[in-house]
Amino acid sequence: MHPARAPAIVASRLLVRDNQRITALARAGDLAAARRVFDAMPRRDVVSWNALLTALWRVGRDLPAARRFFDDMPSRNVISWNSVVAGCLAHGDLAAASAYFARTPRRNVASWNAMLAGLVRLGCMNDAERLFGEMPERNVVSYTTMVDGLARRGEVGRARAVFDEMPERNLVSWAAMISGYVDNSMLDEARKLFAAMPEKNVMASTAMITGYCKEGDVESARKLFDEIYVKDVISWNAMIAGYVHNGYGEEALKLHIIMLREGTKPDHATLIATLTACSALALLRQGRSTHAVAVKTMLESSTCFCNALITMYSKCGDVSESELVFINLKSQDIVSWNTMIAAYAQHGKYQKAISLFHEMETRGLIPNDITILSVLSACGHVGRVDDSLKLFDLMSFKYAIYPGAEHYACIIDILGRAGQFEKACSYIKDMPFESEKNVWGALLGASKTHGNVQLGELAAKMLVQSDSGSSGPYVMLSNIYAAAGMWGEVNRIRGQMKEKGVKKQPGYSWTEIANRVHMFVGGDASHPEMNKIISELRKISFHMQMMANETHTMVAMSQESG
DNA sequence: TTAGGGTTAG
Repeated sequence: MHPARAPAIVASRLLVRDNQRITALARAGDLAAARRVFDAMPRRDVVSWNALLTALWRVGRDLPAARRFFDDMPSRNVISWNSVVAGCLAHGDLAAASAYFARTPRRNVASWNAMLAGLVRLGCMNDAERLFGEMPERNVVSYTTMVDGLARRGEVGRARAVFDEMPERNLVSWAAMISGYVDNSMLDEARKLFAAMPEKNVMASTAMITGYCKEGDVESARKLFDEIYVKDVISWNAMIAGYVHNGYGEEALKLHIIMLREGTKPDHATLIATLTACSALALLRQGRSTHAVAVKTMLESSTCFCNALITMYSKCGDVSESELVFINLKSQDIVSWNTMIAAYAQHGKYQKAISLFHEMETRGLIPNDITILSVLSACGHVGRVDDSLKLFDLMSFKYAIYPGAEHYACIIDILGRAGQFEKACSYIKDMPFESEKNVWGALLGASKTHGNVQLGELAAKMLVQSDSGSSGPYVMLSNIYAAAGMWGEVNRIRGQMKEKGVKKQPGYSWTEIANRVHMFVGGDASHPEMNKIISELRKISFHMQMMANETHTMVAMSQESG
């Protein structure tokens, strides 16, 4: 090699190295360091400029700065144009993106795909479909984007048509289609496609795990999970969350421990899922330690995490701690408000729930269906029947929220608890949709509380029709008969259960005292201190009954007076 | 340039 060329080679190697450093630093989220490398470079090429351009909108989330940077670029290639288009789309600025796209000098398939993906993400499927039709050239990415977009919009059949007409497919295309089926609750189709996949990958498997869990089939989900050769944090999270959502909190926490042992670092979704497990199991200590981990990892600023935290403290009995988290939350979203209202509701703090609801309104936040449910539940917890009916009748006029099955179930529950069966039935009759499981469940519960055999029979019958495999309605009805002394009927129900193969899982509960877990199973009296426990429980229920009577009297008086 | 997981009621 000619010695005079050596410095040029060194300089170009340095350039490449610095460009790589900018990209690496940006990927690690350190925009300032990337900027420093860029500023210190003796010579830059279009790759350097492109690297920082992308970092500005992606890491710095600063679209105006990225656009100024783009305007100042000494030279641009198609990647620069594609990047600024993607930046505008990521920030929801469709007009600016379209303008840059129109000005892009020599568009390649990636320019079209960037625009297509942006339109899909912004939910502009009509525009996306038009663009897809206009594309001079399509590749596997273009088709996959359309499959994903159509499926997300619920048009699974059309998504499948695009998937079938693809000239070639990759693992992403298969995963997108499977996930589309899962999101639209078409598990059979998802299963078939997954089986037909020439080669399975972690993403398709994770989508299937989610699908199985959505159907309540955690066993199949776990089987598939165990078969994943290289698991990543998302697949762990899917399985952990799947356990939590199906009521297997302990399994979720066990799996979390295995995950840590196997060396996978948990992320914010893992912590949220474990926190939800702590809420369900009322494990305050473990919830607190998850909180501590989050403080260390700076997760405390995540609204999503704090919402889960509010629930955890509330469900573990410490509503004042919930309050603290809510107050210190930097940006509260609708879920935060709903969660806090629900926390007050759960703890019988009706006034606080209502004033938070009003504060939300004065701040200009628009309540949603769950806000209304939480407020209804606040009414229900303290027996404010009239207030709940007022809100129920008003919600569609005042908030344009039309009562769904859950709202009906809630109101039936409130009326049922108050023993107002006639009114409850009239609400059921007015329901604009088919009879709902939750609604009959609420009625059945109330029938048991008030010993209403006739309505109990009706509700149980409706429930058995919708889900014949569940023991709940049988047991409940049998208890209603037993309370009424109708032993013949009790035996008849038992016979029916045997005939249909319906078995009751014994109920159980546990509590943690001084690092020891005490477990109680229905019908089992083997705990060494059972007699003491029973006498204490009798005392507590006596006090509860007294307090309930007092509360009812007070509510009745306050409602009479205005 | 395309795919998978996370928060609120009952």
